[in-house]
Amino acid sequence: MDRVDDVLARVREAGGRVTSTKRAVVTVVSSNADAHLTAEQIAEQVLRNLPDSHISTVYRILHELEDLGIVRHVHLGHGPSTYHLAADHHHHAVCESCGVVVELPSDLYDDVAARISADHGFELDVPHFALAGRCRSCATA
Amino acid sequence: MDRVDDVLARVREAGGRVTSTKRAVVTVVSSNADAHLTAEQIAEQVLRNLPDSHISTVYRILHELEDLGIVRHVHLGHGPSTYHLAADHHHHAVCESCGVVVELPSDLYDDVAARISADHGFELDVPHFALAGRCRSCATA
DNA sequence: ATAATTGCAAAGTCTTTGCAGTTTG
DNA sequence: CAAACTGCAAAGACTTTGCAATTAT
Repeated sequence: MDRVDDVLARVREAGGRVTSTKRAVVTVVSSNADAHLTAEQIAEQVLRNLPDSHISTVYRILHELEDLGIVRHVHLGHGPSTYHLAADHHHHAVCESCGVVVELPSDLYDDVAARISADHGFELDVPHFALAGRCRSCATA
Repeated sequence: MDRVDDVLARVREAGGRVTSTKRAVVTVVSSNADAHLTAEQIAEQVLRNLPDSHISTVYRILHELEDLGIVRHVHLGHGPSTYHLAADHHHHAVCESCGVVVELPSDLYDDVAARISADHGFELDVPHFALAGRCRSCATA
């Protein structure tokens, strides 16, 4: 029923095993659907309940979930990657001044993608990197 | 007259000093206008003539030139940054399969930028990260 | 002179990996 | 039981930094 259980079922289907850390990672990512959590932030939350887990395990689980198409990672800037559910389509713009993340509609690149496809035969992926600029308050300040 | 000399003049204007490594870095970047050189590749070329230079110096010079608006760095993917003259406007798409870099017109994002500005008051910078996808040959293969 | 710059080695950040022991199915 | 998974410590990739010595102006 739960999104978490659905995900864990998919993990098992793929031959993976369900461990407590894996369950915790899935739970954290699922309950922060709109957040842009880094591996470190995810690990921090996981370790609150499972103090013997390790961030390297979190990285491995995140990769597994990404291979299964459940999770995606996005680069908001020069720092660490951030992770979110793949089902959650949206694009991002990050203010270089204050760091705020603006969520953008998922059709944002449709015209650009069509143009690149027509002109170059290049088929664009869902962008993997955020746009950068200045948010309203910082732009006028 | 030379673009290299123009750049070095600007460096001096800004209070910087012209050293042999700096001249070499500027020369390498200027003579590879369309390439997407990493710091390591730039250092490699510099070291051919100045074997006692060091890549950390190249990084420092690249930063200085970037602060002066002469050079920009772009991330083509998950690897190292690539550097090119700022005067050389263009955007990039990288094939995730074969790695080829497609250069895209500099007005590519104009509509997207206008839309984000109108809807969110967010003023987009020149993108700093390449788009990713599949080039014509890899998309059809 | 004197402030900028350098080479070097060390540290920093984020992520991956080898391995020996543990756990899941 | 066998394969998957784990914690840990170490390594890896890329970049930055502290410092004492050197160099440009």
